[in-house]
Amino acid sequence: MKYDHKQMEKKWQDKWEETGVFHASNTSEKPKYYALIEFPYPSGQGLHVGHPRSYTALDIVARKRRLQGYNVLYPIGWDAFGLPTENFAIKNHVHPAEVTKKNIARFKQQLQSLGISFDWSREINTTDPEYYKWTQWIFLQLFKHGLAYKKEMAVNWCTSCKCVLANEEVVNGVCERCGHEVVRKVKSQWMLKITEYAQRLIDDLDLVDYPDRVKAQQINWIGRSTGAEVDFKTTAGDTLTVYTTRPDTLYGATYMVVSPEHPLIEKWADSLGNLDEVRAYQAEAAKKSDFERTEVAKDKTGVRLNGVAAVNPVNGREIPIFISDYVLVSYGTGAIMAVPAHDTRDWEFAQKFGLPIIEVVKGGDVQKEAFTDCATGIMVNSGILDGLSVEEAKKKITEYLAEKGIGRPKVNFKLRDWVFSRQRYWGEPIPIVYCEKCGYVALPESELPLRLPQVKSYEPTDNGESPLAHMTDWVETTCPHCGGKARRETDTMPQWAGSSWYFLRYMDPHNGEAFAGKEALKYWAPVDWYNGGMEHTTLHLLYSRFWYKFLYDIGAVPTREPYAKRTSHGMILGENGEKMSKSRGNVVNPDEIVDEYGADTMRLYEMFIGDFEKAAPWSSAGIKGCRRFVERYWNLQNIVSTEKGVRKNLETSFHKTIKKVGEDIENLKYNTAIAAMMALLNEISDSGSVTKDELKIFTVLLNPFAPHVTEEVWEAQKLGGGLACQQEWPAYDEAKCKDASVEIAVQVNGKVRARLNVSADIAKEDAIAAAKAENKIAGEISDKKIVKEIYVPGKLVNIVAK
RNA sequence: GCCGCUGUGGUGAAAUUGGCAGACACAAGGGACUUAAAAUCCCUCGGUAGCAAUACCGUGCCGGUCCGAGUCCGGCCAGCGGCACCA
Repeated sequence: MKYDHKQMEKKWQDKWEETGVFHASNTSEKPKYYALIEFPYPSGQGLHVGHPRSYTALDIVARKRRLQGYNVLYPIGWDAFGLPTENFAIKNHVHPAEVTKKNIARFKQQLQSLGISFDWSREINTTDPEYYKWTQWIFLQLFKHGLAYKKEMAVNWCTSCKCVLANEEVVNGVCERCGHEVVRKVKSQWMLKITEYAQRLIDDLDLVDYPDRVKAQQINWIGRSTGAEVDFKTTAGDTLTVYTTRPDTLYGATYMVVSPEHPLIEKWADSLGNLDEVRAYQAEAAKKSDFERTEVAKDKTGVRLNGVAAVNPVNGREIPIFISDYVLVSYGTGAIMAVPAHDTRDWEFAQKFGLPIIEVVKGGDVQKEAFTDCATGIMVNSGILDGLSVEEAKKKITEYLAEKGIGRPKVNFKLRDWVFSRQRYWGEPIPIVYCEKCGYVALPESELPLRLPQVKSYEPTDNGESPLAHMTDWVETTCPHCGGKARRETDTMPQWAGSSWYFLRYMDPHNGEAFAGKEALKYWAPVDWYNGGMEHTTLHLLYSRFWYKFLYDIGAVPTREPYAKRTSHGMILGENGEKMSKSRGNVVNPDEIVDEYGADTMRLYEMFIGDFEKAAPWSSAGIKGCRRFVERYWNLQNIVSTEKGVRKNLETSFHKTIKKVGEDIENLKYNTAIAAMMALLNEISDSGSVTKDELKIFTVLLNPFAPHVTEEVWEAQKLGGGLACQQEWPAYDEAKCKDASVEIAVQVNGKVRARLNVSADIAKEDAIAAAKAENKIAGEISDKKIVKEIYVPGKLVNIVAK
């Protein structure tokens, strides 16, 4: 019998689908288990070898859970709205829906050829009106609860996509997707109030099992800081409020800075002696993109506002006010008190403009550089704060300001509200109309889904309007509230909308009454294990936690967090160690690998390639080792003996391997799980034969990793009833995981000098005695005095001698 | 600058609480089988010296703790990822 992957893999894939063994049940006595991978964007390039790394890993978990008696939900779908499809459609004059359909068909065929145990009966597609009906429904709930609002504001505009981007989508000043320049543009946009959930998005990380690096990155992104707001009176007779994390340094404030966009500047305009200069600076700042602003970050610029000054509330000193673009309008109050002695940026600015630097925390040389250490300094030149530590001073001044009514404790976040409008065609229409009389009005839920109309051109427009704006028939409608003339919103939702709740739809994918039934939600939520890419940490993962928390608040979902456990896979790199890409010419096509080596080999190799959480380069040589392993397993069939049970000399190895493989799967250590199975297989092969019972255990153990070949062997060798994937995960006996005798190392002064075979439960005294009896050891210690003797059970003896 | 991570053979990598560094593979070299090649099987495979037994060195660098450090502590260096004028 020769191993022929082509014939057998297709056969079992068909069989699984036919029998529906991987279909989850919503009414089961078994405990539930919900395993989830990030559903793919069906791109025109087809599946990438990176996709199966994640899918196989959780497939192994899903298959193991089924063997352990769980009712497993392991679903799949398509995150199909988005720009690449739309751009392809424009270029080739086809409808995006057609492109999507074709791409999905290809992806589906590719995924099925890998033997992933997805429940295809629950397949979903975010561009299906029956799906996006509920995306729109959730948006309406957000709107009704005041969490979706329209706002005129400066937004990130991608010059190539001709579309607005969320802050999370701008990377180093360029568009995350296309790499083109992002500029500021003032537009009226739909926004989602994710900031309202900032604190809970941090706090509730305590409830979930995520890698620390994921938690850290989210916390970092949300950027919580604590400090105080302080009111400064101005000579113009109004109040300038600033935010600071260092209220303790208030006595050291020698000037103020407001951002070029600060509203008070308009109020002061008439009294400014150098208004022209100020106007010129504002215009300059407005022209710059964020990227340009940060590019010249080192060199501080600014203009003093002549004719207005602020008064330091604690010492009554009059101090000048500047405008500078190093102060951002979008953070805090858009204004700061500058303490050059204790803030690096203020120090640089003060140097450049020749402003006084007053030391208020002792510990550094503030004429040389800003002293920013909060841990060691002692307050000086600070009136009521003198002699206190920074921490004590913070507390005291905050209380003082509150008493006088000129300041208050304040928490700020870097997180901005989510810019939710996109001026493109291929997205969910926003179900809102604008009525002159009633303002923005929600579409009645009965009118959902609001379908995307057929348009002649999907071309994005240069004036920043969505292609939908040209669809006069569609745009002009009546107000659901007053019945008068109204216009539909023509922007669409971002790509992240559909993926923010898709895992809920899997629980009850065909429900026509709700996004998912209450019973289904109660049974399946939360997702037990969610694996995905690090690149989604501050995008999809954060967005979907936000939506889920909102749904929890309105009683629509039963738990506080959507994902109980999150893990992240490393990237598969090209053979040359670089990121795989068409332009680098190092892309590996999974179809070719499956064709040449088979899905089982491909799966094993992707799991064996290295640490699951780290990036790993593809190796076309390395995959051969996994193919050999599959063949060596296959060839066990040639040496099946009539003996019963597990042979005595292999018993320990079997128990150890069962234990190790089981534990390694739970800990994402697929590489060592496979190594352990390889070692056991080598041991069996070396013995010259295999018993049916041994083959049976090995087959079930290997089944989650290599599902096709194990089914074939299960059937051919008649190892039992049913399919291999329906058996019971093998059990091990802790007591039988230990070898009867072990080789221990004998050290003298920490250096290995001999090895010794001893019984595993040998007593300390006996082990040491045996060690000393060794010729080599005896010679070495004969003329020395023994200081200490150490015995580590099963490991080593160390004799310390002088 | 801040946060997080990583550094081990020719290569991918292993190594419970500190306890025999390099498991499992790949590549390479040698051998068997073959008319030959492929495939398969067997042997060698961190470095230096040696015919060998063996000895010494070896987990980015320097130092420390300890009977014993890849692992713990302190200080560096290099690389990766995220954030970045966030007051």
